[in-house]
Amino acid sequence: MPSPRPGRETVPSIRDVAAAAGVSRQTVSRVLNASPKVSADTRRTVMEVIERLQYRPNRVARALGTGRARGVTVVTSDTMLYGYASTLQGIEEAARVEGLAVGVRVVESDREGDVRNAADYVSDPSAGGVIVIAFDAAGIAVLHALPESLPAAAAIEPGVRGVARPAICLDEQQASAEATRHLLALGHRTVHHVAIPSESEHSGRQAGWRRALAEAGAAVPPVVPAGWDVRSAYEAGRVLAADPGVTAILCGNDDIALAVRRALFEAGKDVPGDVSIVGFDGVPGSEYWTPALTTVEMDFAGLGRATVAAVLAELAGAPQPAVSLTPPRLVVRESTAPPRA
Amino acid sequence: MPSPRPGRETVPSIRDVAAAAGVSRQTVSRVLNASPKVSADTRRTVMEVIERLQYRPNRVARALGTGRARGVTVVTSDTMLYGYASTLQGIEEAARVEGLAVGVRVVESDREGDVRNAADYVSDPSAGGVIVIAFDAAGIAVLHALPESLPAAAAIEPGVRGVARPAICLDEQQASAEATRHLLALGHRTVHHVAIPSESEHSGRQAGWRRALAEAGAAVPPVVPAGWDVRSAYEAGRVLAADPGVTAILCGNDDIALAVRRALFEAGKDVPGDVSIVGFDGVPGSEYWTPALTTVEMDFAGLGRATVAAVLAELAGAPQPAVSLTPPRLVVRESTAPPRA
DNA sequence: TGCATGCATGTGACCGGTCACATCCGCACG
DNA sequence: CGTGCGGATGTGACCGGTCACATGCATGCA
Repeated sequence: MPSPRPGRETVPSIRDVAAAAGVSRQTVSRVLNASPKVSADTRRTVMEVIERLQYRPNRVARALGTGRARGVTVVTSDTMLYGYASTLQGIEEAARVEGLAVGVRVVESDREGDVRNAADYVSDPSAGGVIVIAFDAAGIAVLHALPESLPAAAAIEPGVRGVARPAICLDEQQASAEATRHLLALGHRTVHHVAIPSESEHSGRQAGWRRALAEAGAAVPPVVPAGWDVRSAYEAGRVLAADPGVTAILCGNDDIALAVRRALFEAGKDVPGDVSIVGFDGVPGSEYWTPALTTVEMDFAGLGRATVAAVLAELAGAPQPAVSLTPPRLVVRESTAPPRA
Repeated sequence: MPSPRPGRETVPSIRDVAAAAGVSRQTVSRVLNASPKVSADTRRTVMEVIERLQYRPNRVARALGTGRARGVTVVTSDTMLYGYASTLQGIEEAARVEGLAVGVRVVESDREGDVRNAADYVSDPSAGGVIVIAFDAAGIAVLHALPESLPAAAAIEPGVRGVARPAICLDEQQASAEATRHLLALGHRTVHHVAIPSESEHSGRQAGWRRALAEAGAAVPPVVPAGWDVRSAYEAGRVLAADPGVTAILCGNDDIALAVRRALFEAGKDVPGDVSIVGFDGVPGSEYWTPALTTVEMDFAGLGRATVAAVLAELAGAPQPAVSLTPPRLVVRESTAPPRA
């Protein structure tokens, strides 16, 4: 018995299986890949040997042979913010079901050249298919830096143009308009908006809000911009809290809603008594806030799953499958009410 | 010029670089791996060619050659809960700095046999080093199912015994005791505790709380258990909210604090007027709650970074480095106050 | 009976690195 | 001047799969 290189494991290889089953390695390979050109008898024999030897195919060797790993690598600028984390979770889940390995590469939006590095990173065959979470400028930059030939797909915000890749988004505009109409219907004269950073002037959230106001003939107040950090949202909230004309606020996401609510609280304003607020995303726990947050639930996990289907199609060279996503949906809770008489 | 297999990219390989630089592939390999046995001249020449050809080493081929990928795979039962997500973030960051690829494998705690599957998954050389986030039973089960020979490390909760791996934890006991003493010092007769699921009776959070109560001669009320879901925490909160003897609650984490605060709110109890609450973890945004949450800040990201250092040491066969972690720290905010007279 | 057809299977090369070992060279030393 | 030695470099095998193509054999049809 030949002893392996010291430090090397003695796991069975495809050749061991072939020898034990009395067939060639290629036949074992065919069985592993569910090729139809194997007789039922042979298949059974090989499977038995595989089971007996506890053989597991080596993903690295397979990737080297085929030229690309069977997996996906997610490129994102963040892993903790709810939208990103939730999309990532959906991707992981779908990938696992498909037997794909999952990799993560965070691109530092504020580090010079990291977009290039990230693109290089995923160009390696070990990355497999690429999924870019492109909810922000960094993500979109990566999308553009990707070599043409890479199998890739993206999760994007609605309204972004010029992405030469299968790109999937949630239709936020409808729900955003609905949220705005909900506030208007309660009797608010208009609705203010604290926006998340957006790559598109006509992003779904902002566009829906604008549309609903216009359709109702309500004034369209200037958008108050906020960053991804809670602090900036708090500052935005302070500005609005100081304005007695503000009675309803549509927040770009739930983190912003949290900070705005805090600013309102500090200004002595009751929610929803003095000011109504609506969030966006539906973070877990928002129903346990005090008051429970009226918000727009977003199916980021479904979005993530859809991107996996998309890269899988790219990988197979198949046409993009038609995916039906759960549309965003307004959930009315306690943070919205009619304005004070 | 030989045309590559159709569908294959024509990226330069190490042999192309070797030929262009007039050296052998092994010499190029040495340059890539920063081997000292290369003359300065040769190194420079090779580097120039690499730059000119835009050569990038193939991670798959390298992994096949060495027997293990240069990367880490994180095994976890969750990616969204703050502690898990934050640890994962720390791992990703440290790994990226070290030039390691990062993979993720979620193990479904409630799916039969998935612990086995996860262990199989990371046994593949493409997984590289393994980091198990073992804050729960699923993680610990994976830890035990891992083949002896795998380079692995774990992030665990304090107090867990019998883990035959480099395992790192945050010393929560100290901070937990401090939080309890803080409440006692405010004048509360005792402190109730809603606990997260724990693998150890003597987990840091619970042990610290017990110790501080004992040292102060205060009664030790029965622990109210909660799950990882907010709902169960809410139910726990309802029970405590109905009990007029409860004036201070130490919550196992901030999600629990959120739900308990909600239950208190529904019972008409003011925080901190009627009941003081303390959270654990320091989730982002907890300072913007109303009232701002007194909580114990945990450096999960640092914990994650430390596990990377640990696997790296395992991989290199080096002794475990001594890591100094930022200890958990009580942050007093608005949710704690003296009991009503 | 001759030969094209198709299915099941096997063979050698290859993917792109690394490993172990061999070789070459210059220099110090006896 | 022969020899030993160590640094720089090269060579062939190998990692464990897959690919393209060849082969063997039974069947169908003229």
